Amino acid sequence: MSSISTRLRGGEIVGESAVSPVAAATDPQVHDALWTPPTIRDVAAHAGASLKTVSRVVNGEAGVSPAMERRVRDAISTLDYRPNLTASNLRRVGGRTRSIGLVLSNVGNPLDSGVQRAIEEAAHDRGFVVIGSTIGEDGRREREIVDIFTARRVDGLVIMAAGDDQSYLAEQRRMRISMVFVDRPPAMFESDTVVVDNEAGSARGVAHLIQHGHRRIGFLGAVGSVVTTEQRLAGYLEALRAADIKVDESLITVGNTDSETAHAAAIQLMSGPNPPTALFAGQNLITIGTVRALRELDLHRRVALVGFDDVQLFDLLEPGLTVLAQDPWAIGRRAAERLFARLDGSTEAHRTDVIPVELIERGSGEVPGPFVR
Amino acid sequence: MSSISTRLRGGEIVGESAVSPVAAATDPQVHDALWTPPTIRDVAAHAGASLKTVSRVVNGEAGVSPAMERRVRDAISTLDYRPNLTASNLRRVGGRTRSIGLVLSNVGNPLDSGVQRAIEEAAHDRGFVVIGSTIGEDGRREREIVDIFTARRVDGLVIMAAGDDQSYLAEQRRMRISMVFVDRPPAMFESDTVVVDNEAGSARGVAHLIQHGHRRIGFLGAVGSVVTTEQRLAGYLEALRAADIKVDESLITVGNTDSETAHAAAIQLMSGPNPPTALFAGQNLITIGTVRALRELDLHRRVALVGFDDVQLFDLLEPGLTVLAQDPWAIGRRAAERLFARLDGSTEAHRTDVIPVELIERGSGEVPGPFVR
DNA sequence: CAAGGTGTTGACAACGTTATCATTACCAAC
DNA sequence: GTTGGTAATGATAACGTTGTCAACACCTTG
Repeated sequence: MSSISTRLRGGEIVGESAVSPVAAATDPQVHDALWTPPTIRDVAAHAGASLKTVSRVVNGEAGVSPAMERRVRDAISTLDYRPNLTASNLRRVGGRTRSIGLVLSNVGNPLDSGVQRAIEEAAHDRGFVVIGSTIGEDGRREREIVDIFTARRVDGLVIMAAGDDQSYLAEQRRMRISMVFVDRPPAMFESDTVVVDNEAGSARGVAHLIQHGHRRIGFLGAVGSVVTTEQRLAGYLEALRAADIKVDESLITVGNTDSETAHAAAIQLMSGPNPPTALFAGQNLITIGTVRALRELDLHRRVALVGFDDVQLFDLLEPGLTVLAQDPWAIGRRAAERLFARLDGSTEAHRTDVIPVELIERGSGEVPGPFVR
Repeated sequence: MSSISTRLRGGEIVGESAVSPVAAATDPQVHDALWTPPTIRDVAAHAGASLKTVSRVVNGEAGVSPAMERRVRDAISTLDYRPNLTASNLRRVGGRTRSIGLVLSNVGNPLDSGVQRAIEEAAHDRGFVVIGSTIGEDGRREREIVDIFTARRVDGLVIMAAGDDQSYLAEQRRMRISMVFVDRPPAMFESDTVVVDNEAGSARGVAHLIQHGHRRIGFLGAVGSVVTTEQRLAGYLEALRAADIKVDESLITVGNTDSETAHAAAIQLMSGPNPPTALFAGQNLITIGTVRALRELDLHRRVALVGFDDVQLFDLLEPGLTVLAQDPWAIGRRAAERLFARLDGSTEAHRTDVIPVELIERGSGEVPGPFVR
């Protein structure tokens, strides 16, 4: 390996210093231990108006005289009144909370955080709030989180499903909770879904390797239970079939949960008697593990590599990584669009939106193979 | 530049295919347009118990006979009853919502998403929910989001501050909303804070460069209004002073908002009449832009570089990047700890926790300079 | 058998807001 | 001066839950 990697200082967390006096000393208001925020009732009393009139002003409803409106607004600002959304949501028609639940696999993954940002932005524009949670690849946790969000009466759900059966969501449907699936379609259940074209994308990437003279191509897949893994494997097989290449099962690994597992799998793959001349990695973490392995074996300039998913810095590696890039932002935006359409009452048929992936050539996928024309 | 970068297909989003019939056809329940979720009242009626008794069972309170409890639980499961947390929060003492608001600069940044995961996990363990939002470096947006979260009556706030004055939070304090600042301390306001040792860390990194024979060291800082930028600059200056090196203002750039700006700044810095032999980059995006620039100028093996923040793949670049690594997970965990201590009623003095940064040597920071011993 | 527990259960008000509908004031039209 | 219409305002009942407190049944104890 070419890079030095020494850790100089232990990772222990130290250094904790008291810095300021307690709040009470700083903020004179804090001493009144009984203080509670003003309610709409206080505002009404202060403005000499009725509850309803204040409510009208707060919600911008018509039918309040300018004079009265001014009095109410004055009272609101002198009292620092803030409407309590918890209470108003309870009363409002249908118990709408103007919140949506976001169930992601792992916010640390750029795909997930891209989706999150897009959803958050759309939500913000509509006065919605996003409550989020990361579930890993744990189906039980998925249900648990959805249950929690349901108890909080979210209006909508955006779900990157982990489990292999989403039929439990029938109940949420009954409760009129709208939902959209992202990245992976639901199983045993129908719903709006936004995915990328995994199969065609992979096929494209593998065909690219074939075109550059490779016939022995290894496949490194992520967790097998996830649909995207299956689809990407299907794309791989399809490309081989299209080129009349016999499938060699020994070149296929699935079930790599993280970059370490992928690293080990890649090393093993390359250490066989008749190793592949090119590799296809089915997900960003897998790609990273594979790159590490090829580096260690000093094969990174001789074995071709195409990966699914783009990641910051892939272009700065040497050689640059050829990838099938998804657009997380586009996925998230589209999901938000669908979700809000449903929230606005759309009753169209369920729809699956397919966001295209893009092949970006940067060098690693163009390393020539033995059958180069 | 050594990497090929061709974009093969346009980024247009296509491929939208209707796939399934409308919900009504799939789910027989959907037709009853008046359906509403069962309430505690329905459960009570079904079980022949009072509201209060059901409430007791749901909340695990004592004083319900086993027989009655079974009847209630049966009713709950046959009716698929789910307590409405919106309503129960309203009634509960102090109007606690068991939710915390998370105000981040940018979830796309690994630092932020690490913090988010740590907070989410701690919150989940306590039965809390996290509502999040990204605010960039916009102080107005910070206030807006905090206002929204306040209206929703979050119990606590975790804030990565963007503005230069957090005194407005006095009101949230009055409302007994607990808060913790992460990454950057608040201004004009005192509160619990979790930061890293920016100044000492930077000084350490710059000293490292000096130790390797450099005396002309460029500084590339992020947005100037953010405290961390100042502190990291201070650390840079301190290290120079300690080594008796005169400060050359022309080597200092601050106000780089993203990697593109940093890229331009680095190019300019290196194109002067007497360019630096080493660079210090004050944040991960800045580091990335700087690496790009050095690559273009083919100086990446001759000019030393140390960056603040570690990022996935920095170790796989050539040379590997020497960085000052923060531990986002540790920051988030500590912040959660402090926040929940406050929520549990702690009235200790405000505290600033300093999480150490770690210098990781990987090659780029060890490129020898002209004054190497 | 009265007194005093203890363990269960329920009636009712409240949380802070909005929906519904009634009331009032005012003005124009006849 | 009555009628009718409109605009402004308010009284009251919800929303679905939990807190308070009272009531009841059943023991135990003397």
